[in-house]
Amino acid sequence: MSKAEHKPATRDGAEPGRDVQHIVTSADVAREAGVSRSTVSRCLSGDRRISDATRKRVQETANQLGYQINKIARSMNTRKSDLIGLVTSGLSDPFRVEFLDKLIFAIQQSGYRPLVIDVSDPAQMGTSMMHLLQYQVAGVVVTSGSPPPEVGVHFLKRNVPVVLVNRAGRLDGADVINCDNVRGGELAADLLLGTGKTRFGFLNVKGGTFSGNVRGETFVSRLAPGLANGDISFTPLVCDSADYDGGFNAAVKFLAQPETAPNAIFCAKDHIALGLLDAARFELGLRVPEDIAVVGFDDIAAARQGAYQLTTVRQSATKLAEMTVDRLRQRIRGDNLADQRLILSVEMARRRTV
Amino acid sequence: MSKAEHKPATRDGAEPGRDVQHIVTSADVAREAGVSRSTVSRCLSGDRRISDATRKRVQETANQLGYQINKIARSMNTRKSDLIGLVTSGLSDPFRVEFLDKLIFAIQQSGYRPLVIDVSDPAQMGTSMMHLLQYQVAGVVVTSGSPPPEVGVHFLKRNVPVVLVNRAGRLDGADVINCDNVRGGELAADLLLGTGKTRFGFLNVKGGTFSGNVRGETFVSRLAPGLANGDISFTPLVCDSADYDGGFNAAVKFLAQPETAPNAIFCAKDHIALGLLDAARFELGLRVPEDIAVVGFDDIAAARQGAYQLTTVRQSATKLAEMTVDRLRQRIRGDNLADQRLILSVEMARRRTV
DNA sequence: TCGTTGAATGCACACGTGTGCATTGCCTTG
DNA sequence: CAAGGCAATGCACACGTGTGCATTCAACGA
Repeated sequence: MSKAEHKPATRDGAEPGRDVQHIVTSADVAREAGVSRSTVSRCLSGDRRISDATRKRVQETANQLGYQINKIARSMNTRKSDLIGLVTSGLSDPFRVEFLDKLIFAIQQSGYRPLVIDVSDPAQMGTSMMHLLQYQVAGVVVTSGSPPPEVGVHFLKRNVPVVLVNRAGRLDGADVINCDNVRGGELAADLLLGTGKTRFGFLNVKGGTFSGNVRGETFVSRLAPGLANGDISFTPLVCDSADYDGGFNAAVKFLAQPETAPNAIFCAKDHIALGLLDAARFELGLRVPEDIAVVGFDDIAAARQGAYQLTTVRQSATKLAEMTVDRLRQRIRGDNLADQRLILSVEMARRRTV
Repeated sequence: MSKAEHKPATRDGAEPGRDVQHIVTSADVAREAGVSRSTVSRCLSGDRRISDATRKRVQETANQLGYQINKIARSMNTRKSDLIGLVTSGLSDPFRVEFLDKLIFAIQQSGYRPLVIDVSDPAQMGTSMMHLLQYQVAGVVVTSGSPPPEVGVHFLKRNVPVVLVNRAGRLDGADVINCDNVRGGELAADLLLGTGKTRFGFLNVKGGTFSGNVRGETFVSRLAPGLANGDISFTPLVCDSADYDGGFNAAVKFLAQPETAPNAIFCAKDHIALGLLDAARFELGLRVPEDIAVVGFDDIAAARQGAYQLTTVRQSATKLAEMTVDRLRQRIRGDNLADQRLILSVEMARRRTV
């Protein structure tokens, strides 16, 4: 029926029906400015061959008519949109939110727009990513989950770059950006070893995540000498969910007998550490760091708050976002880049829980 | 040059070049299934007029070829995309993040996709919203800032519904959804009046926000009887930013002399209240709620955490998101709706800070 | 004066899809 | 048996833009 409305509207170059609402197109601008539609297109895309006089006139006409380019139509022609797909899974993880915040900002600064895909069911990851191709996205950032390796082929074929951030990198042709989990595990171990505490633990979500596992393994291997001596002990600790509640509930259990429970604990991420801290302090009445020392990972905003003052391994969400967008832009530009893996350095943020 | 590549490629109905990467279109499916392109289109859109046999054959062929519909091309034709614009301003405000989380989920459940527009500079709000029209969005949700009223006209003209959430509603033709700020202010006042404390305060960001102002004004008017008696006093309190640091820094100042400072404080939002609590406890050594009672607004996740246990007015981010998407779908469907304002009820979440 | 050159602009096609209308073929009914 | 109706499908146009190529026109040198 929209067709029916527009049938009576005259064709290219004639007067549009004033009665029905009409969306201003480049053809309207062209007619008003007395040039061809091609010229309008070239003016707005900054083509050098257009004379200054014409350019100015077209620009003014466009502004006057309130012309807004139809990016859908542009994408139709160029077969590329200025959308960048963001694959995420909810906004409950604080560090991911901080990262997405900076990422969205950086994407927009670069003239692109973020198109969010929320993947709650890991099994749907593949099909969800394929959906992004329907929008002719210019690139994709995966901030959660692990895409099935075979989808990479389709993005390669379509020449759409994919960047995995803090993920296990198993995607054909995709770039992988990680923070230095190895160094982070070492820093945590070294700091906790210096406390004189002897019962070590690493708290991670059941089953583990890629990043968490690396952090934990490095942590343990750094403890190896002390373990060999028998000076210290180590206990792997597990929680049901990788968030505050997970850390809280797990801590209530494994800290039940404080005299034998681990008292130097490294958490796979800050969010878990916050739960652990609250459980230790308010549920079990333990003092931090006297009774128990805690180190987190990420340095989320809450870690800096007075109630927590969490000592943690910092990775910069801002830098991570900038690296991501830089890499994406290079790939879109078609740069030939040898390396496919980038590492973001980390540092220890010392506060009051050690 | 992409054109040059495709020039030699044969036209509709012929064999596509196998050498160069080729994106599967509905024409490919049509040829392979031995039907016309129209039939393919109708099959995939579930047109009843297609026979079951043909439908099945086309479906299978499409799957086999890995056909993905080109939504850009579809939007080009229908003049509507399945994108819904989300106008926000960063992801630093916890409640807005919780709301966006639920909103993104609900949008996706309804078959739409969220396109995020981050507006850091309020002056750019208008132009940023106009940019959304370039993508033929099906609807818009404003979760931050106040769009200039005149942009509403363009969305009305294009028949694109706009929903303002917890905003001052001054946009032509837009729906407005608010939580019950009035009731919230009353609940806070009543609860604090019951504590026996006498020095009341309302802490809000400098200049105020729409929601915050309503909450504060209702709060004060509820205190009126006591104020008239001289039984109690009231002090308006101001912070520089509407976040944790703002609350913290402000509290350090106005709580400097605890014996005369307000001791029954209502905060415009939880995030500010958290800063206030940490300042009171760790900077000034005050006990909560013995020395000072605090009520927040929103009931963000952190308010429930052991370290805070903040008593606060709860608004449900989930319900807010559902109301938003429901309203959006109704407008897109073209329902005639009398009311343009919706109110979400609130309730008091009692914890340990009162 | 005429051919040449280069700048500026117009023409026409392509991108992939949805859909009104025409067409085909089969079945029902008088 | 003929006519009409209905189900199923194809034809062709439209959506708004970018861009290769052709065209126009003025300037300039021989």
